[in-house]
Amino acid sequence: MYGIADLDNCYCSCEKVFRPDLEGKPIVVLSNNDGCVVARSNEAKKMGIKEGTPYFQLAELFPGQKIAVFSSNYELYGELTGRVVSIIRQETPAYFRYSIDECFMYLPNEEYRMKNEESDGSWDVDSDSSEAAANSSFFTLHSSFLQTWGENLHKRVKREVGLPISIGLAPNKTLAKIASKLAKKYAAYKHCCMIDTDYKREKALEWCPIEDVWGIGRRYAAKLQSLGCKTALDFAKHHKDWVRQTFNNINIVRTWQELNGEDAVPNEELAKKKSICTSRSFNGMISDKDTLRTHIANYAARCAEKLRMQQTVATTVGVFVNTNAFREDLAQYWNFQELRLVTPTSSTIPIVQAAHDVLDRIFIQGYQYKKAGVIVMGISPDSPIQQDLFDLNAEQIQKMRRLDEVIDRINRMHGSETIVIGAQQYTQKNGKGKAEVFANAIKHDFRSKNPTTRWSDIIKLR
DNA sequence: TCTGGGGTCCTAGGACCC
DNA sequence: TCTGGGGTCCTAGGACCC
Repeated sequence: MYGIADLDNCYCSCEKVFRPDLEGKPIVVLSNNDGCVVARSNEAKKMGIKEGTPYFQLAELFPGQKIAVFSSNYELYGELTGRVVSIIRQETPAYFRYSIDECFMYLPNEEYRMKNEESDGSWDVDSDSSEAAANSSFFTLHSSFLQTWGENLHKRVKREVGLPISIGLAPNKTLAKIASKLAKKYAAYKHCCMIDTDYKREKALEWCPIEDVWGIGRRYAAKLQSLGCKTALDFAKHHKDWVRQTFNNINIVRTWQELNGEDAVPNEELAKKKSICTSRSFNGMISDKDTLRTHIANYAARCAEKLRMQQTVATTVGVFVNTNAFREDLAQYWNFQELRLVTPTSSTIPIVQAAHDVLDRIFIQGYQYKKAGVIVMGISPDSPIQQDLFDLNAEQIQKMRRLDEVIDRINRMHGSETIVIGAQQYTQKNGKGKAEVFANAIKHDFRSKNPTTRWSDIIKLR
């Protein structure tokens, strides 16, 4: 049996933890640069605010309506969701954090009884259930026990962290996702919905619109609808060969298999990232190369930090730059190039240097740049011996590693970019100090405080 | 004035090799 | 008319996820 725990309206719920006065009110959270709406509370959804709405249109579209607006505050969301994961770790034998707001759980050996029950829809209790519950190990779990377990997990997370989660339980991940949607939608499930019989599976699929199935995106949904599949059940009823021939794609065949009860989508919990990207759109535009170099250095440094966090090294560093595609009146340019490193590394200094070399190749004076980013690729596990005889000697490598460790530790404690690589991560040439360069880069006018991670933001009670 | 930031995987087709 | 066959690697493009 698989489970998924999904945070309801994650970013909005995090903002509410320290703002209980906003309970029951419409809330939206904006993307970086306060660009567009990326998260909505239930009340904001009911008002008709769509995901992706540009912030500047909100006032026009919803005149005179009170909406609480927040800039995204990933420091806060990361910390609070981390607390949820640490509870899940205590409650399940195995789990896999799938995204900031979703966590898959493995509940081994729960047998999926494909009972072809008739329409009584009994969310059944078998005769041996109390015994199984008494044994109480996850290896003898029974579904009635699992239902209670899920409801209790919701309660515990709500009580200890203050965030609402919905739980879906099913024989595979695709069905678990559908179950969690049901749990979210209908209060009668008490935040935990389980699909453990064929009857319940069909009922759930009949309820689920095809475009809401995990793995069916906009394109596939449009195609399926045009072929007469309105619900997940319509699709599941087709023959496997039809799916193969219509789409010629293994992923959608796997989705079809899962809708029919098989466990077909591979688990990837052990996978480390194969590429890592750090990119940003700017607040305004940048035409000056020194300023762009500053940002590229920061993104490269951030990529190096992410590599070290997962104990990997990269062989290739890529950089892209973009002008603003929305400004049809301005000259457009975009380019991406990459550079292979002599020695795979996760050290900040060589990665920043490589990124700057690439920038030198692709930067053209005269354009107004809106977005830029650094991607590191060719990622492999970090092992003690990575040296190339023609590159750096062992002593230099050791020194750089110690330097990286110190930088990571300080930036973790005091916020990233506390320590940066001087002349490269920011520059004096343009007359701007570090703080100014960063402050101008990204807009976040409605950022909440960080009472869980910063002493200066701690809440005072009077 | 103002439009996010990450990721993964699959397939087709071309280059190249023997 | 007609041009070997098989394998690997790489890239571009197109899907998908949150």
